[in-house]
Amino acid sequence: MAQFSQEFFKTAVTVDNVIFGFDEADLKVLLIKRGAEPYMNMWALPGDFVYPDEDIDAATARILKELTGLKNVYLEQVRTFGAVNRHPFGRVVSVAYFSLVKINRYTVTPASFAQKAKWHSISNLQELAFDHNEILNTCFQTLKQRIRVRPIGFELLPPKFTLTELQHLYEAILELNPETGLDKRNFRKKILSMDFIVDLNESQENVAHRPARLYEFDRAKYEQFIAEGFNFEL
Amino acid sequence: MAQFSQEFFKTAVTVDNVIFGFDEADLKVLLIKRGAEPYMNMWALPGDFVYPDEDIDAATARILKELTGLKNVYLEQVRTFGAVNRHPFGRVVSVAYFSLVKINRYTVTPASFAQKAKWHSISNLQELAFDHNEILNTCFQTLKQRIRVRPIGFELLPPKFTLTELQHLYEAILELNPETGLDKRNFRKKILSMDFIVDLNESQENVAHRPARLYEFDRAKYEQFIAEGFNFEL
DNA sequence: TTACTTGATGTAAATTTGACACAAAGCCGT
DNA sequence: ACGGCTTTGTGTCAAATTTACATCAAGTAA
Repeated sequence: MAQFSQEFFKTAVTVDNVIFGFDEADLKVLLIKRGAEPYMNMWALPGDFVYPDEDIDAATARILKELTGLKNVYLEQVRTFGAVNRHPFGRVVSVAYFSLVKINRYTVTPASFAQKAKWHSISNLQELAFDHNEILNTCFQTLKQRIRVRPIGFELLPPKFTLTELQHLYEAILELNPETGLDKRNFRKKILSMDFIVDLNESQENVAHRPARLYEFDRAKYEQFIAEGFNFEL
Repeated sequence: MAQFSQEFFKTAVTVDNVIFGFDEADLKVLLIKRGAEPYMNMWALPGDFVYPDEDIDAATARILKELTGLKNVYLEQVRTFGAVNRHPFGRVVSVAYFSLVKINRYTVTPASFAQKAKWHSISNLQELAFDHNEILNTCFQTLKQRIRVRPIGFELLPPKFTLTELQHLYEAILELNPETGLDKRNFRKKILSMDFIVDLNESQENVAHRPARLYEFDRAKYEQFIAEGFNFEL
């Protein structure tokens, strides 16, 4: 290791958080409009410097809380972006996370560092500040992989959901055509064969068609199956 | 984002590299014995500070080159470790990578920062410096996942290999008992059904038993299948 | 009461996975 | 040159999983 020296203690570390939400068959990302230089007035991922006495994960949770008021949200570190010139004001290394939130359960409050915050559909994004398009894309790819192998879709849905909603969520994340994508009967068979999605014996109300049954994700059961060697796979 | 300020430019960034090798049915990791404080004389992952004008990936490649002389090695970023007190001398955030090398194709030269470098079997590791046990473990888990879904095992084998060697490699990484682990016939059927492992029509020589056929990994073919929508899965 | 919309459900064919055992090739020692 | 040793190489059948596919049911609205 190079000789220990203060020379190396000159980098800034930031976190950037790709916050996903799901809203009626559409996957969304929460972006902020920057209120400071550089890239003032451009859309960007919510992020901030990591404070000297703050863990990296904690910094990400802090930003999420400032912006949405939410705590205890699903949060996953994806990867670190450290190209030399990615930040015009100096050496800034950014650790990227994604998080999954229930889009309807709170109101977004632009944090101190933002003029406004808004949900953007994942499917037509404009140019973002810094290397945030690349970061966003990397996180989206990671989400695509995770969703097949971890039961994290529920983080994006209300506690009670219908199987059709769940299927639409999977189709949105996997970017499948709703027509040719997932077969309804096979999807339900598979999901229900994993015994941690429980039928609440309740139905939708006030819908102009046959009401669907409501289900919930039973985390305790899931953990138990995992402990018994079960392996989730869509 | 917090007001832009020099206050934040006080972190050091390091990379740590979990270098995997495979040697006769045993998965190994290249460790160094530290020649400087802190943790002098303890075994540790090879790593170094990232220079101010150096990309993070480049820093990892540099360390690998110093230690082994190898370039163009398989390298993958895993995740960043940034607990506040992980380094006793200040705030040091470390980006962890793993790499895969052909263990017999070069000699290890302890780099400037190390007294010596040595391959350690993955299966009985002692306590390492810093949080390197955790880093190593995380990287090993990541390798376990990747190996099932990317054809990267070949990075650890000589260019010409036998199917038995390949199977042993998988068993070592997946920590399967050689007896109960993978069925020889089924393994070969599956591997060969993916048409990018080609029979060289050559055989082992000077072995005290029936010589095995040699195969090689055809990367070009693999890339082509991928482009056609094929999906590797062990 | 009829029309409209979305929900719920089962079966049969095709494919994939998993279990399993014995002859063949080369080396070595006598 | 022959017999013994070690590891290689190979096919089939049963079981499990995956895929394709169409109709009736429940509620609202006109």
